Amino acid sequence: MVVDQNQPEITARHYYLENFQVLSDFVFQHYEGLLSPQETHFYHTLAALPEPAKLLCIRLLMRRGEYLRESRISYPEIGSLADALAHLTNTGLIETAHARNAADWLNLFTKDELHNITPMLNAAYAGGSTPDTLPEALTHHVDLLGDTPLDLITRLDTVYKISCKEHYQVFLLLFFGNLHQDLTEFVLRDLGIRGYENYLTDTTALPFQSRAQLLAYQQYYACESCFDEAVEQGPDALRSLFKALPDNTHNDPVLQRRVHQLYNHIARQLEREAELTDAAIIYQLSVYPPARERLARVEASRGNYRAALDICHQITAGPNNSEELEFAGQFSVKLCKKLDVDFSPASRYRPPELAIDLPASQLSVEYASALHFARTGHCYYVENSLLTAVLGLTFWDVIFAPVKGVFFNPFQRAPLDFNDADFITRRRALIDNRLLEITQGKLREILFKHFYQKSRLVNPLVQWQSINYTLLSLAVEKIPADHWLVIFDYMLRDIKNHRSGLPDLIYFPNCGGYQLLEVKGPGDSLQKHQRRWMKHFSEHQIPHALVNANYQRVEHTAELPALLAG
DNA sequence: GAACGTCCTG
DNA sequence: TTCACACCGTCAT
DNA sequence: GACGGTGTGTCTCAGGACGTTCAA
Ligand SMILES: [Mn+2]
Ligand SMILES: [Mn+2]
Repeated sequence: MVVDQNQPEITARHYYLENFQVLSDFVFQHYEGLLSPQETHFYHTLAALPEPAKLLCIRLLMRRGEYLRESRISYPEIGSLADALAHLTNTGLIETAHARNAADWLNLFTKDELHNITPMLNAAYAGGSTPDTLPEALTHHVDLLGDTPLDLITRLDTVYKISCKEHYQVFLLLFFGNLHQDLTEFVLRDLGIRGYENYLTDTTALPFQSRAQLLAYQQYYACESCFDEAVEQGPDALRSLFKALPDNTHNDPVLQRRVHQLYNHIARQLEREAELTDAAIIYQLSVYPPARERLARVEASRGNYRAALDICHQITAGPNNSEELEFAGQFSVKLCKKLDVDFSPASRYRPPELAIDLPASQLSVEYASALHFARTGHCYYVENSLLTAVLGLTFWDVIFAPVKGVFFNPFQRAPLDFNDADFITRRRALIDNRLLEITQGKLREILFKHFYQKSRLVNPLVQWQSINYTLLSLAVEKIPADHWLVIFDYMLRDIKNHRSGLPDLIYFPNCGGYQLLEVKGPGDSLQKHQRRWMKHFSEHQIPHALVNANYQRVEHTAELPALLAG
């Protein structure tokens, strides 16, 4: 008997029903107190449906739009579609779409269909008719036979509104803690496509504590989806978007980060619109970087050098990250010049440099440089992927340690507090223990234990496709333990900000040792965080250099005809 | 009619 | 659709 | 060289069915 290994594993017949029930039962069991009467009713109504109707409802909920055409619904496992649809409409879980919302569902019809129905509808639809005038155009204009455009469309197909979708969204938000994951997570897991670490989930400390908090999340997501539109519409739209954001984040660090991040985006856009007063007001409300940096710049550009300098002093006294700290130092110098105050500028680190000449090719300058160094050893273009992966593998069990309240569903790529400043402090003992083990020479053992045991599982620091045994093995062989400690220490200080800016290449010369090389072609120079990494390297004798590559990239637009002609 | 994007599926 | 990085133009020095 | 805006490469689970757009 031949078994096709590529054939996805057959899941249960009604896999999506089982998945939905796991999700909705969890939410109902743990969050019943947070649900509105309508949401509770949705749960019970759906549960009480006969199986075919239940299956259909979940199918419809899994689809993208809030509106659907009946002709686009076809599920062999559901016997009578008409019966199932009747159940759903009778219970109010779905309803036929109304002309007044035509702007939301008219695009379910193809251009051809709309064009064929009536030229006047076509004119109304394509010719810039607003959502307000569209329903009127649909129902008031009449053709020679007395039919309105709506009549003609209705004859073409029935459109349903999945009215229980808003309640389903609440269930998704409560279960996943966000709105970008859904039931496909279950499927991908069961098909073996995406694997999550089997961490311990803690249902006694769930992220949502009150309905107000839940509503604030929804409010945030509604605003976030409006941002692009507000940018196009201008300052007034941005201001009302700001006002529409929740002002209470209910002691939820995740929600606060998201809201304040959006504050920053709104204020930044107001800066571009030269609305500096409002930008400053909003920046002042934000705790999240780079709010203080932007605020200092805004104050300075308005001539308030004193205020700007005060902000810089505040940053220096309590920086949120290395970027802020460096900014405050450099900007203080500029401000002090304006204010005629003495201030000693900090000299910036200059890494050792070496220059190489490369033959022109189609490769990127990084790959071309890697080839150059590969002549005298092994060289990999790794950027951030190698060192972050080694950190993620080495500290795998620390990252997924069962800290209270950080794991609440089986589909998390990281603990809830992974990007928080206190991620380290809450795991201090585990981290110190692991660092001690590294000093005892156990790095290779721990690294490869996790490399094999956790292969392909999701880890916020590990991109599996960019690492392999050979590379990891070379790295742990050539980079001494005390260097790893220095690298890990710096990354762990601020994982979110210190997981990038690492040099392009890692070079293992035939003569032994290793070197981290940042390649710069003509017209490029070190970014700030790249320089900070190199400064850290130099303070701890980690071999590094800036490679100035004299290189001309050849476009590979030489098409076949051109080649034949030439 | 190819190329591309979106949606749906397990 | 995300992120990190390179690249490019502009401005002040 | 500082700064801001923009482009690029790399990820997405993979594959099929559509609809839309655009170049020949
Ligand atoms: Mn790079
Ligand atoms: Mn580089």
